[in-house]
This record gives sequence, C-alpha cells and structure tokens, in this order.
Amino acid sequence: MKKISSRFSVATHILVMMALSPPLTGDQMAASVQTNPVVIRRIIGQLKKAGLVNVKAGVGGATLRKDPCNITLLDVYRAVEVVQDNELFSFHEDPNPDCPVGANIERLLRKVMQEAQMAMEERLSQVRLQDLVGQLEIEN
Amino acid sequence: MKKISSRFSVATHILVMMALSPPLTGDQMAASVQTNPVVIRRIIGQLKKAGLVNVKAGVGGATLRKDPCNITLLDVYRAVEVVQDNELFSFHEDPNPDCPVGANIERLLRKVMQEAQMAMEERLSQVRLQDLVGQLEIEN
DNA sequence: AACAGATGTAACTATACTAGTTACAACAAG
DNA sequence: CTTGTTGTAACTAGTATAGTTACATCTGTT
Repeated sequence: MKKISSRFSVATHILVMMALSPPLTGDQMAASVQTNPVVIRRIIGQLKKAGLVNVKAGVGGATLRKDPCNITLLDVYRAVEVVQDNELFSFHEDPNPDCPVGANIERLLRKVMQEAQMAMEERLSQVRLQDLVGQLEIEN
Repeated sequence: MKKISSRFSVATHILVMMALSPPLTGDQMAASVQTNPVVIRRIIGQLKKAGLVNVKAGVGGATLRKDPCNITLLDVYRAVEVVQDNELFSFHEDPNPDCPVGANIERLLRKVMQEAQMAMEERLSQVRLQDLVGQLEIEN
C-alpha cells in the first residue's frame, strides 16, 4: 500500500531548479517545493553524498556537480535511497525447506522480481535531467 | 521507503501451492510459508476478492478459480494491493505555482514515473503462474 | 444434534518509514 | 561582528506491516 517516498520527486524538482538557475539556497528551493527547508537540506545531503551536487558552506548555495546530460533519473532515484538495499520487493523469510514449494519458490521469485525491478530502473535511466530541463524551457 | 510488502511474494507462494495440490487449508499454507495462519487468511481474502481463488467455507480448503496459465504475476500484484491507488511513486503536493519549475515539474514527472511503473508491471504481466509451477515441477 | 476443524474478522501489538517541525552549532562573506 | 546559510539532532503525528489472540460462524462427520 505504500508508495515510493516523495523524496525522489522532490530531489528531481530541485535538481531541475539547480540546472536552470544556480546557485540556489535551501530556502529558495523549499519555497518552490512548498515544504520545510529541513526536508530540502536532508535531500541535498543525500545528493551531495552521491556526488550530484556541490554546496557552499556558510554563504550557502547549491549547484550541480555534473552536466545535466550526465545525470539520469536512476542516479537520483538511487541517491535518495528510496528503496532499502536497492531491492524493491520483499520476501517472507524462512519458508519451510521441507515443503517442495517452500524450498524453491524464493529463488524463482527473486529472479522474476529482480527483472521487474530492472525494467523499471532501466526506464528511469533513459531519462536525463537535461530532458526535463529542455521540456520546461520549451514551454516558457 | 522500505520495500513492496511481502504479501506479494507470499501470495504467489500459496497460489503455486494451490496449483500443485489443491485444495489446501490456511494452516497448511501457513506451514509452508512459516507464518501465522491469519496472515495467510488475510491474503486469501484479497485473492478471493480479486476472483483468483475459491474457498470452501466450514470444511475449508482453497483452490484456484482460474487456470494457472491465465493468472499473471501482475494479477497477483494487483490483488494484494501492495501499492496504494496503483501508483508506485508519490509526489509532494502543491508545488509553488508561481515558480516556473514548481508549476510544471509535477506533470513531467508523473509521465516519466508512470512509464517506469508500467515497465515494471509489464514485466510482471509476462510471467504466468504456470511458468513458476512448471519450473518447480521440472526440478522435482 | 453435537463435535471437530476451518474460515472470516476484529482488535491489539511492536516496529519502522515518512514528512514536518523546532532548535542550535558551525561556517563564511561583507 | 553580524547576517544568512548549512548540517544535524531530536521530537512529533500519521500510517503501513506483520504478527498475535480471540471468537463468531460455517460445514461435513459421527
């Protein structure tokens, strides 16, 4: 029932802003997203750790550390650690090894679900930050 | 986030069991999954609601209601409602409409993420319950 | 008719993630 | 030194998960 955290969409939002008009302070980005600045700072921290942005201490201001052509949405998705252990699906532990199904099903399921996850991530990897930036520029 | 609930893998597990040796009681399935029978009954309830299984009241015993060739993992995934509103990704509400990015980013992101979600679901729809059953039968 | 075993739920628990909030130390430029 | 910003810690409310106990209800069997 859960969804993937909005950290991902917020992170993409602020990265697009940085691509368009750097440098930006956390407060400016928070104003565009309309959330608390601390929420933004936490996400910036993750993006920094992933090497996607630079932040000037003291005076403030965040900028992209890579060309927006070289940042994919998969990079962003991974940076904000929206999925634990990079595994989207979870499994019930310790199925009964004495049951022919219990003993073997997990291995089969892991394979299938890994493929499904990869299909999703592959689609994300095909979208570059620049693609979003370009679409916004055309419209304005 | 964390992960997609293990309800999905558990549901698949017990459907495979039902395909191999019906009818099965909740306790038998719980023994194979190694969890509490109520957890199984709740999942069975969702599968029943989705029209995937039949349950005999009183005497007990669950069976598939469709041919395992006609049940895909996407059917199971949808049945157990692991994702709220069928939307895998979530968005931060009310971005600032006065910001050119805030005003337009959500629409772009929704499109991209919907495509990513569809890529994943498409992969799940390509796997039939029978495929898993067949692989288990070969091995035993 | 009574019994035994199964299902269907309600209610409660512990755990964990999310998103927001307040508070404050550290920093850097003017 | 002042000012505005960043980086965190700590706390909150809300919610999903998965497990558990308890119990009413149902049905085939004896």
